[in-house]
Amino acid sequence: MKRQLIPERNPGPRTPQRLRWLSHREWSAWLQLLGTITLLPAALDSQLQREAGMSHFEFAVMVALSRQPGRSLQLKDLAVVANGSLSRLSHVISRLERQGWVRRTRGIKGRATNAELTNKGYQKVMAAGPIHFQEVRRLVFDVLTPDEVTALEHVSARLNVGLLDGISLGTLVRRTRQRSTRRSS
Amino acid sequence: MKRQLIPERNPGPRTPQRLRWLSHREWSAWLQLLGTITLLPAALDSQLQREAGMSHFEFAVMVALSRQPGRSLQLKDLAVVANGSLSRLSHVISRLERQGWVRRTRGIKGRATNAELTNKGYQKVMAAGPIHFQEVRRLVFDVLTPDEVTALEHVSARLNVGLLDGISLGTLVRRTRQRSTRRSS
DNA sequence: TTCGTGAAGTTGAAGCTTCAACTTGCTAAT
DNA sequence: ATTAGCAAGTTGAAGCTTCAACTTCACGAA
Repeated sequence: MKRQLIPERNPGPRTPQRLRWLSHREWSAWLQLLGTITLLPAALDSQLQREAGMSHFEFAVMVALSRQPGRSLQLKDLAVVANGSLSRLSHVISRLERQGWVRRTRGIKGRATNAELTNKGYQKVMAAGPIHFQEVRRLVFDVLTPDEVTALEHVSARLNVGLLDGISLGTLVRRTRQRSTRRSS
Repeated sequence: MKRQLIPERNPGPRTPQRLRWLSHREWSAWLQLLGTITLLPAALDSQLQREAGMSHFEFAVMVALSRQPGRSLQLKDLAVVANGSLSRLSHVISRLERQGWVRRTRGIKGRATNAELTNKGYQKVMAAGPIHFQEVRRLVFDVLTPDEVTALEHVSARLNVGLLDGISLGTLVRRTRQRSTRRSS
């Protein structure tokens, strides 16, 4: 996780020695991937916001809870399942509590808090689910052949390994980095 | 391009008549994809923020400009290239202007405004590029075989078609929907 | 010409996420 | 038993995005 080697190289089209931009093939793949990871979340969010009045992250959190025995899960674990930071989750749970969809309960172990889906929340997810997943199908599964779905799952899974270990439990759950300077030039 | 054969399987409780959740296969693919579209953007953003003091979107905008003849492009078009709404872009350009990385110039046609990358901005992108793309390689291209990269590009491209036409130029550039109610229960 | 309409941008407010600091409650050494 | 250190959460501030309203400008019809 160290990266101090920031070569003194310049712009131009010429490729530096050690660090380069992307090759032609990589670049075009990158553009497509970028499109997907930008547009898809936006589409999901906006659809859920319109149809169900909640963000996709909120929805994901509630779905995760709904599938849990007791419809409840400790925040720490919920954060991992939902791919979000603990802080983000805490804020979101507060909002969901305000809506009466989720309730916080004290866990037995240590400082543990768990979130529990209320009945109202359960009904909400169950109502939103089909509508949302119809959209998911329209945007993703209807567009791909079964083979492509398989390929997608495979590739995503591989990417996730790296994404999770380079970051997970370090960034997802605890994110104390050196200060990001936000300076110009 | 049709796929209505969605196995009669249901996760949750009873499944309604017409609208369903996802099948088993779809569900697992969906979880993976969700992981990727959530974690990857987060990783990119946080890396660029730390190393270069800018968001990934800002970076993408500047890269897009840097590849344009005259290093300038009309906002409307820039929005499409960067996969963002015009409003978002406008705000971002303002920030970039504040940093002295971009300059707004009046276009000839109509109400057109274009963004032009300054020298300072150009240097900034050129310095950040290699660092950033090294990370991209680490997270994406090093993890995949050439075949997987090809598959990824292919699948992303297909998804993007639907994402763009269901939304593009309607949502990206102009986003006037019916009011989102944000109501509970 | 004048009016109407639509495309391109801008803007302020509201909402969500990130960041960093702070609180609590374990638990393992001393 | 004390205490240092860590894991789990919470919180307020700052930053970014979305939303909707508003401003301009161009163009075509009356």
